[in-house]
Amino acid sequence: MEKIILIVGPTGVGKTSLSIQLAKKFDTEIISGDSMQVYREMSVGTAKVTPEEMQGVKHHLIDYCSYKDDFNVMIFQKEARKIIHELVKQHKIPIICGGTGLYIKSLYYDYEFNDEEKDEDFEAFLKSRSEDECWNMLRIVDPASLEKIHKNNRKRIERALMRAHMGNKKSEAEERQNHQPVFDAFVIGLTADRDYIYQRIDERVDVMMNHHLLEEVSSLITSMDDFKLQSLQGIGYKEWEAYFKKEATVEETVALIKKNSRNFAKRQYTWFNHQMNVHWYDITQEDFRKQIEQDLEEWRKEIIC
RNA sequence: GGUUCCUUAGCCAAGUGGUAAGGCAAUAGACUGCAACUCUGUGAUCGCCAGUUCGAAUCUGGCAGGAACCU
Repeated sequence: MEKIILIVGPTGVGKTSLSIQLAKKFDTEIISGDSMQVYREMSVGTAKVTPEEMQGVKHHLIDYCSYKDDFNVMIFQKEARKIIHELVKQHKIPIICGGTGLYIKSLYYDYEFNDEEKDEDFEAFLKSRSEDECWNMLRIVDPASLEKIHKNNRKRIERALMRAHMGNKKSEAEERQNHQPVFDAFVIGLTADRDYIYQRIDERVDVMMNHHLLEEVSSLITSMDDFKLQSLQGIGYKEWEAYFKKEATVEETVALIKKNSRNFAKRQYTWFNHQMNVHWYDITQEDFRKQIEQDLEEWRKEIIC
């Protein structure tokens, strides 16, 4: 199996900085596992690495497309795996660093995506149906998928119906998978006390404001319809809609961004703690970086043997 | 000093006699093509004391804290 290093953890723990340190030490490159940093026009609110911070280390899947483009897990998985294979050929151990749980897992585990053509008619049809109608349809078409989707989760129910409609039922596809990793990965998780993380998140939002977050958002919005873009559903962006409608002040918006970021961090913990085997390191420990390097060295030796 | 009003979970807040809506926050969790998305679970005996009543957050009295007005 190909060897990769995964760096995960909640927003604002310092994944970026660690990834660059490790990339330099092991002479390799970094693949971003982040669903928002792919948009080239969005840098401040996504806390994207700056060219100076990169220190010459090559980064992939950052500034990949425009915020007006569609991006999704399938594209991510395909692109990221392609880059991994190339790096491994050069005898490098790719570092994947990011906080988007689904993206990381889809790359690490044997998730399979098929090429799909958008069926807008069927999409519109689903939108026109009531929640009960959708749920009942799915109960007939792919009842097994209901085990993992709650009745109120309209979005997931619509997707499952779409898959069934395209002849690629969710439950059957997952039945065919082994639910095992397809890479030999060392998963590094960065963590700290919840209070400390929350404090760092609040501070980071203040820094974003000083780095002209509001100006960045303004530059992206040409009409209020732009707030419907998937890219602008990101935290740090969607909250400004109320501000532009004059329904909220800057202070209220900033407070909301902080709150949403904290809630997001909590969800990231839930994901990484339960979806994959993570080696957690506390960033408030003096020598955590050294410890990680040591553990990685040992892990590398195991590989050679 | 006097008059009136207020006091329900961390916050906002319904509920005027039959054993406490809801929202936010917090917290736990789910997640296979929008995932920084979407969704799910979890909390109080109603400021304190006494009384009326079969039964009080809801009525009466006292105390405490707060608000407004008057002198």
